[in-house]
Parts: sequence; C-alpha cells; structure tokens
Amino acid sequence: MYSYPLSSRILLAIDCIIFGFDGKDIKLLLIKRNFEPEMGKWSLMGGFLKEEEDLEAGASRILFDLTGLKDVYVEQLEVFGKVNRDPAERTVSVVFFALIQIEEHDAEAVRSHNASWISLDKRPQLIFDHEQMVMRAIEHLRYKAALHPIGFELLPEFFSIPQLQKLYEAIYNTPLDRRNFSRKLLSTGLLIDTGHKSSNSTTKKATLYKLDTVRYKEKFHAFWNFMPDSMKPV
Amino acid sequence: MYSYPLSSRILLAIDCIIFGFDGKDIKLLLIKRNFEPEMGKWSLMGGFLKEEEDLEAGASRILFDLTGLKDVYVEQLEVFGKVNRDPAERTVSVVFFALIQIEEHDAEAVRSHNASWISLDKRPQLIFDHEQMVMRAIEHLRYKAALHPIGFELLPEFFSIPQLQKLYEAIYNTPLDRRNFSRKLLSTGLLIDTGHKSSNSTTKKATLYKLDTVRYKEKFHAFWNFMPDSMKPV
DNA sequence: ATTTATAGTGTATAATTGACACAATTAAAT
DNA sequence: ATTTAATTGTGTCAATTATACACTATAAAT
Repeated sequence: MYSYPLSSRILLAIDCIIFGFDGKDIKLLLIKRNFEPEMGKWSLMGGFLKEEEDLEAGASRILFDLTGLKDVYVEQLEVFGKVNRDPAERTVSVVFFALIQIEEHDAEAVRSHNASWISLDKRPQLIFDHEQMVMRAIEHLRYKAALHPIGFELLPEFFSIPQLQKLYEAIYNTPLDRRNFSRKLLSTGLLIDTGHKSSNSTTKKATLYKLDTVRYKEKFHAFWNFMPDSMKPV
Repeated sequence: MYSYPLSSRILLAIDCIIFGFDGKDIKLLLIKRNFEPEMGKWSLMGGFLKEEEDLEAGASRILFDLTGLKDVYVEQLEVFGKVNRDPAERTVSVVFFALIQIEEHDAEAVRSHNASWISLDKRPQLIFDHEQMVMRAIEHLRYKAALHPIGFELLPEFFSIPQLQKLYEAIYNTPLDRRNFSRKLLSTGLLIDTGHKSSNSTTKKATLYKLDTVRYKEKFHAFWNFMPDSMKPV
C-alpha cells in the first residue's frame, strides 16, 4: 500500500457558526473561552477533527456538545487556511454553518461551555479570523434564504406568517410589505395550516402553519429566473 | 506561545475541477496518472498543501502548473473528508472549482502532465471520490451560472450571443429560445458591442460582444426574486 | 362601547416572461 | 446572377408575476 512520505501534516480544525432567532433578532452562539489559547476572549465554538472521524461527524459532535441537539441543519461553509491565521500553529479550519431552533437548545450545555446567544449587531471582537467567518456566514444566510426555504430551520415547528416575516426582516435588516410577503409565502405551497392560532398575542391571533416537509424537498429551488424550472439543479 | 500537543495532524490535499468550453461541449481537464498511487487511472489534478502556503495559493499553483494560466476564475467548492476516501492514508481534500478559457491553456504543460480535455458525458471512471467531486462541481456550475454572470469565464474575450447561448445550452443540457435568450442577456447591460463581427461563419456573421467588466461586479447578483434588489448580498 | 395593535385579504398597474413569426445576411450551389 | 440553406437579429402578443397600496377582522385593554 502506497503512502505519502514527504508531505506535511496539518492540524485540521472545525469551527461552527450557529445561528438562532429569538423572534426579533438573529443571534449567534459564541463562547467566552475558559481554555487556552486566547483564554478569556470570544470565539466560535470549535474543535479539532479526530483521526477516525468524518468531517460532518466532527461538526455534528461539536454542535451536539454545545447545544445538546442532533439533526440540526448544518452545511459546510468555507475552509479558512491562511498560513498565519492561528498564531500558535498552522491550522486549517473548516467552517460549518448551522441553523437551530433557539428554544430547543440545552441551556445547561451552553452554560457549561461559557457560551451565550449574542445579537449580530452586538457581537464582540472575535479571535483569529472568526470575524471573517461570521461575515461570510451572514452573507451566506442572506444568499441562501433568498433562494431556498431554509428560514424555517430557525423557527419552531409551528409558526405564523408574521413570525416568518420578522425573521426575514431580521435576516435582510429591512422592512417588507406584509401583504406581498404573505402572498408570496403562501404561493410556495410549503405552508400547511395547522388550524391553530398563536396563543401569546394581545391582539388578533395569527394562524399557525407548519412546513410541508414533503414539498420542502421538491421545492427546495423555489425561485430563480434565469433558466426554465426543469433545469434547476437539484 | 501556545501549541496543540495532543491533536493529530492530517494530510491536506487540493483537487481542482477545471472546466472549459470548446464551443460545443463543456469539458473537464483530467489527468491519466503516470505516478503513484493509482498510476494509470484517471483523476482530477491535485497536490498537497505546502506548509507555508495559503489554500488559495496552493490551488493557483496547481492550476498554473497544469494550464500555464494565472488569474483564472477559482473558488472553493467543498471539502471532502471521509475517513477512508483515500485508501493509502487519511487525507482531507479541499476541492477548487475553476473556469478557464480553453484556448488559452498551455498545451505543452497539459501534455507533460498526461492530461486531456474530456467532455462531461465521456468522462472516464475516476479514482477515490473524484467522481463525487465532479458531480458536485457540475451542480455548482449550473447553480451559479443561473444566478451570476460566470459563464463568460469560459468564453474568449470577444464572443457572440449565439456562442453564449450554446454555452448555456451545454451547461443545462437543454435547448433555449434564441429570441428570449438574447433579450434577457442584452437586458442585463453586461454586454458591450465591440462593433466587430464573427469571422468564421459560413452564414450570417454574429455581432461580437465583450463583457462590461465594470458593471460585471455591480451586477454580479443579477437575478433572484425573493428579496428586493437593494438587499441582495454583495 | 371604544381604542389600539396586529392579522388577513383584495385590487389595479407595471414589469417580466414565454411562445411564436418574420426579415436580414452570408456563402455555397445552381 | 439567382437561388438555396443556414444562421442571426428583432418584434409582438398574451400570460404571469411583482409592486404599491387600502380596507376589514380580531383580541384585549380601557
């Protein structure tokens, strides 16, 4: 069996951008490091890839460790590999992008990691190139949410259209027209009326919908307009 | 200075998907390996990341090595990191996606690497997980070309609208309506009429355009329809 | 009962898309 | 020289979709 004797091995890290939505703001799950290096500073949650571990498994491990959640929405975002990005040692980091339902997280796990949910516009300075990673992730969130129905990953199972609108307004940091938004969303055919109404309203109660998980996959490409529907990539 | 004494180092490879367009078909630049491991089999062009090299620099080095070209369109595609993807040794590969103008490549460099341009539908079996990488790249090409004006990277500096159409028809493997295609393309405002006509036609000669490189960046988000223009990510 | 805040629906106009037809250009064939 | 075949360039109409905007309904507090 062949081997690669002359090639150098590099430390491979995994960092996770974890987004949540509290009904008002998009939040990031960040940790105040109580370990070296850079103890006391803020960073993304991360870790090293283990020798016998697939990349996605590593990301899931780290996400589970911090949030207590399995099966969250995760995708690879980008690899950061600048030679001196980590002053301690050459480290290449694979950044994962995760969307979670904020109420579902295990508060105890979060506390034990010294982590907090922080609004995007209040995020502290981060170590290394983590700020770049966050900016890349925000860009990706905006990009992807405009093309695919991923916003639902940030909402509870049952949600109202006004809630959904607040989410999109938070993502794009802009007001949207209620009537057009509602029409467009309903026209996707992705929402199922649960028959229930939101309970905590002091005024008119909103209809609660859930995501049509069957059509979700079929309609994952809802949108764009350059090519005929039939040839949109799956 | 801190270090990470207990963490394991991993071989970090770079593999390049290189697309070209010959006026008719989308082609891949593949190599028939005259080196170990997997000598004699087909694969993507790749190499190992060097200790003092940024990731993007590594990709550029490999691309230059094979094609003699600098400043080609390259972007990170995805990291492939399954534990046993390379039977010889645990190797994590960062896959880069490159679009080049096929006539510009250095034929001598390509020959010396035992490489060939191969149509997508005639591609041979590839080693390791390279076929998965190629499929992912085709998907990405279709995705991105529907949203951003990247097709131009595959065409010569001066090109006609019929040429452009043949490119898109090759990408999506489908016929497109000439009139609607032309209208849509011209309406982007990205094409500048050079005043010249294509020379090699046996029938009516087509107008040659070039890309408006100033507007190209402004209009890189041409399309999608979920959010108002003003909030499309940059 | 009135007020306040929010939810839900409708409509008229403009813009865009998709389907389709015809005229113009070039070189080769007659 | 004229015809033919192939390809390029442009126009139009109908259907769809987007945008801007106004009214009605519901719930709770006064």
